[in-house]
Amino acid sequence: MALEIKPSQALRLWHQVNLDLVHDAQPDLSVRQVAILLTIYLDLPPHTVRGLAARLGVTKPVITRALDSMGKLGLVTRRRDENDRRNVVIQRTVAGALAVERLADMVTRRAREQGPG
Amino acid sequence: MALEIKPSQALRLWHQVNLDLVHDAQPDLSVRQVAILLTIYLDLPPHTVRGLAARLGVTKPVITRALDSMGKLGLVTRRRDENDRRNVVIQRTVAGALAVERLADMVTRRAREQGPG
DNA sequence: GGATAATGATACGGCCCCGTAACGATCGGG
DNA sequence: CCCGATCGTTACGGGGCCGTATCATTATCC
Repeated sequence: MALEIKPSQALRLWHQVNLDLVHDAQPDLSVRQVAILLTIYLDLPPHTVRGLAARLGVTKPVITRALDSMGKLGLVTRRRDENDRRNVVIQRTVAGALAVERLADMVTRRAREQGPG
Repeated sequence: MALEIKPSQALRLWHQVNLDLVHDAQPDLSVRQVAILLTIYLDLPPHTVRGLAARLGVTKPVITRALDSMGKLGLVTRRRDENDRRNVVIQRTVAGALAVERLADMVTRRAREQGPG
C-alpha cells in the first residue's frame, strides 16, 4: 500500500519540514549527516565506516568526520570491533533515537496538514 | 484530505530522499538554502530579503549569502524594486523551477515506494 | 614470519557558512 | 532640507565540511 502523494503536496511537505528544521534551535545537520544518521537508525546493524561510505557513495573521511561531529552531539557512538580490530562499529544512542523520533513526528505531522493537490 | 502516513513511513521517506540528494551529483544545498528556495517557489511573490529573513527566523546576512550562492547556481535572481529602491525583489528562474520540480519528483517517487508501516 | 591488503583516522589546503557589527543607499516626516 | 528609520550588503573572526593523500594498526596469505 504505497503512499499516494501529489508533487505539489510533496513540495509543501518538504518545505514545511525544512522550515521547522531551520526554526528549531537544534544545530542544522547537513544532508550527508542526516543520510548517515538515518542509515544507522533504520538499516540493520552492524554499521561500519566503510559500509556507510559505500552506501552513501562518499569517501571514508566524510563518514569519519560526520561521526566525529554527531558524536559530539551525542547522536552516535563508536566502538572497536573485537573480532576484527581494524573495524569500528557505529552504535545508536538514546539521544540519537530521540532525535530520529522527533524528525519522524515532524514529517508525520506536516504530512497530515497537507491539503489536496 | 490529509496525507495518511505512519512515523516509520515518514522516516523511510526522509531517509531515501536524503540518500538520493547525496547520490546525485548536484551540490548539496544546506537546510536553510532549501527552505529559502522553496519559500521563493511556493509562496506568493514578491519576496524580499527582509521578508525571507522573518519567515525563516534568521538574520538578513544569512539570506543575502544564500541568495549569492544560489544565484551562482542559477537558481534565483535579484532585481532592485524601482518603486522603493531600498528593496530587492527575488525572482524565480527556469533552472530554479527545474530544480524544484526534480525535488518534487524525487519525494513523490520515494513516497510511492514506501510499503505499509 | 614477512609481504600484502584492508580499515579507519589524520593532515592539508581550500571553500562555504555563521553571527555580530558596521556600512552606503534610499525613503519619509517635520 | 535634514534627520532618523529602513533596506540590503559587506567586513570580520571563527568554525565546519570537502577531497586527496598519507598514516598507523590490524588481519591475511604464502
